[in-house]
Amino acid sequence: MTPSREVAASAVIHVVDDDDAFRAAIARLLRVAGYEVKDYRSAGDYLVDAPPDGPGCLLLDLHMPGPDGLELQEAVLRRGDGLPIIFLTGHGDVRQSVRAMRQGAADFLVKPVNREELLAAIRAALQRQERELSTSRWRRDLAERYATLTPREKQVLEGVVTGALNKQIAALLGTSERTIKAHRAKIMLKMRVDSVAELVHASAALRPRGAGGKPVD
Amino acid sequence: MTPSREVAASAVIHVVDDDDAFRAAIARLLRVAGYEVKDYRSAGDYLVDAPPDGPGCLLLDLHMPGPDGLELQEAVLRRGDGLPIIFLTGHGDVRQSVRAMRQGAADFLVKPVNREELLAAIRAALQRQERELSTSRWRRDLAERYATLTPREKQVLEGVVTGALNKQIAALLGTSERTIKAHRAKIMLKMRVDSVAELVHASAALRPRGAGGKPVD
DNA sequence: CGGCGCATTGCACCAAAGGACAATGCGGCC
DNA sequence: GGCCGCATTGTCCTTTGGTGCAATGCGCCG
Repeated sequence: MTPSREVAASAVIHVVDDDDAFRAAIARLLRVAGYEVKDYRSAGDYLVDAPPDGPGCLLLDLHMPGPDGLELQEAVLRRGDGLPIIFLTGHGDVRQSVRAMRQGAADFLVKPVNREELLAAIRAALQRQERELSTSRWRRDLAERYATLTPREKQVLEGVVTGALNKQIAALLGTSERTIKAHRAKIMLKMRVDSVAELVHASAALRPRGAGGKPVD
Repeated sequence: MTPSREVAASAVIHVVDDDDAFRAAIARLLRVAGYEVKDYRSAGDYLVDAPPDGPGCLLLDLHMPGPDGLELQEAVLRRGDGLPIIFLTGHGDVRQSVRAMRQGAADFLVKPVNREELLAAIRAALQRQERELSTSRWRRDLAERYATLTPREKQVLEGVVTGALNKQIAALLGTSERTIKAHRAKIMLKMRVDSVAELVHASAALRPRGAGGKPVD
């Protein structure tokens, strides 16, 4: 699909703030700094568009009519836009900052914000995103492929990544070894991998919390 | 080494605060809630002791003579105590809270703190630690086993988890397939796993950033 | 020097995985 | 009813992986 272009489209900063004047000022500042800027007057304005998927980040105000910044953050997380979020707000209160950070915000700044500080925060956020971008895209692809597996195939996959032998999986599912082989072949095709190792990697990446391990002992 | 005892030694809350009265009050409150408490008057008092390794968490004041809470946090991270840190401070300022959270604090509360809120934070922190504890122990074990591999075996392992065939690994290392088989057997023994799947899991857990994936396409 | 750990291999053999070709049964959908 | 996706199997054959047994060569240490 995507012809691998490394044209490094300059990062897009998505600014969501209900204060027109402030938004304009920030946009100008960021453009001067070399970023592409898209601005939105409300959470809804941002959410109606399809999730952007290039490099970039979000700059959110906390207090806004309609859904506020934190709510928008949750929505963004749910939707899975890959963008890191920087909050930029007038009356930063500790509780809110803690909540925002705990929900994965990249930073939380308080107006008035020093120009250098803002740019530094953005640079950090973009850098962080760059690290996550490729892997998150990869995960999305995997999830798509996984979704094409039939229920039975998912069961077999489960067995395979557990290290079970075909005959064991067969016994477990109450079918024959031959059947398992058939499913396995299908799985390898659908998941687009060509080794068990890759399959294990892939299915590990699919599990919710990447941290998990197997203290099975 | 460690005889697996599941005696669930009640969690220890380490309270570091320079305010004697406050410390005493908190300690009392926590003891009543069923926790074991150790209190320290300063960062130094905490750091001189060996890092505790049972279940528990840290409750830190931010403003203290000598190293302050944030500095103590850094020291604790460097030292690798496995304990989650909750900040509890009088004049919480957003910048500090953000910094604390970014450095991995479990929570950041502002005095005066609601009793329930504090206990909830502690419960959450302990729960979080519990999750991390087992996997971090598991990783440590893996690292130990990995360390026993000879350089050659590590190379072979690399190939195996990449999904390479024995013959390919052999070609890569310039030896025979038989040799690879020999190494593989040794690896499975030393790493204490009995399937390639487990091996892949294990070696993935060994890599620094657990997030990593393979956008090898 | 002799022992030890490590890397290397050969041969034979068995077990497991995978591909080829083919076929059956079931439940939905047009 | 006929087509299709999904699950199921069978047989046959090839490729890989894994083991047992045995042996060689090298560098290091006491």
